[in-house]
Amino acid sequence: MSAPETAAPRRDPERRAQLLAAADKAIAAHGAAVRMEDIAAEAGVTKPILYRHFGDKGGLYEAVARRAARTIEERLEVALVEADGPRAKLRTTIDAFLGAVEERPGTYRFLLHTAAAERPEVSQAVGDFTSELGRRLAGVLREQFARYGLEVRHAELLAHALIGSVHQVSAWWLSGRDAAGREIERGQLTELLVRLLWSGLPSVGIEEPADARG
Amino acid sequence: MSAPETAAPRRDPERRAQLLAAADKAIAAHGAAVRMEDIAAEAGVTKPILYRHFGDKGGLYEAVARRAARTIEERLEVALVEADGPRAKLRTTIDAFLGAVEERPGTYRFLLHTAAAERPEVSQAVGDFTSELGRRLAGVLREQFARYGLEVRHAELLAHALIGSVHQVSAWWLSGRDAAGREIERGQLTELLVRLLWSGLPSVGIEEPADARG
DNA sequence: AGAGGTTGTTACCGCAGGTAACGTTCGTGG
DNA sequence: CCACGAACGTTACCTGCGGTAACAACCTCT
Repeated sequence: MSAPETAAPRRDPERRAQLLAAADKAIAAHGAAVRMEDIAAEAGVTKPILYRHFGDKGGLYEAVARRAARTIEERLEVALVEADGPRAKLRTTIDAFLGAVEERPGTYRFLLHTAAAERPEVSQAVGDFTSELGRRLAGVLREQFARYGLEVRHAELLAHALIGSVHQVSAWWLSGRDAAGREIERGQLTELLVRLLWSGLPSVGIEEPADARG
Repeated sequence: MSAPETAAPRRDPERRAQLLAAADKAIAAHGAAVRMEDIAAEAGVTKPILYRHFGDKGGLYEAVARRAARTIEERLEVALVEADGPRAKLRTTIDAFLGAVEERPGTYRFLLHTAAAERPEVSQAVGDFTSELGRRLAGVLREQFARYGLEVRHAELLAHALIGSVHQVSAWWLSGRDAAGREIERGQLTELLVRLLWSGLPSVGIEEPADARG
């Protein structure tokens, strides 16, 4: 009981949370060009504090990524049980992700196409996040797979494919508008992605028969 | 005719090509940790040479990305005309990409999840590459779209979705093996991606009827 | 021969990541 | 009441790498 955690959080977790929030804010504000000093300034402290809590830059980014992942997971937690059937669950998952992106564009712009590559650890963190989402989707898929007597073997691959498409589309979405200058709204995005992924390319844009709703 | 190009390549293009080749080699060898000095050493020169030819680190990465993009485009140039019908063209495009990845894993590991984010310019370059592939795919899609009287409006979004899935799966593939430790071969990967993207999730893994081959 | 252009070098600058060493405040127990 | 440990915090510094200035050799063309 009284044995101290030798694991990660050797410091006050509440303080850590505050610092993380400041980091998130600074990242959203400065984008890819954030310096550790900017983040420290946003938190009202100096650099060594950050290093004590997060080890190094990669560690901080990793923490930010995990925080974002948690947010999405919490959304999913409640939404997934309500969704009825694999297609609805796919839709819910995609919408949860796009919702998070819409809510904190700065953070996700950073995570999706800046932080992921800058440091291996971050890539790892985002990868873990990706895999976590993937595992959930794989769970959804398994329902479907089992129905057709399919090996679960392909679930992992497919999960990556799904997530890749959602990530890329999100990044594109965050850049603001399509080639014609139109903005696209989230609902439409979700709808198109679900159709593509569930029914395949030829079906996209075709009005669906009544049995395919939801 | 004799008017000099005021555009990008103000230096000897042959030398530039040699330097690019060395950069590619050094990148494949050192991975994300490449320093400009490593690349210079690989080319047998010192840093300022690189800076004269490519401006800065981002410019070099951009050049490497464009070079890789060219390779894929050349593959596609010949392969696309032979492919008969949109599904076959989709397959060809995916296979061309995976083929390039298989041939130069180091380069693509770098481009897909390191360089893309490190610098905005690189992101731009990879984005251009992405968009270029996307435009091709959009062309493929348009065939199909036209057949169904669809707006071309969604082509761009879909192209990003397709490319995202292929990128992500490639990155996963480059990490070597699936969770069970099995290696997956390229042909199988292509097949699964095509099925997913053309026919949708429920169809994946199900033996297809005879009319769907190719 | 010498002017312009290209290839190359050495030696340096600046900035951001990361660290060492040193305070300060707070709670606990002799 | 004082001492001591454990947080939080700071200033001042080191280092590595991206990037540049300044200078040298060579080749070619007039």
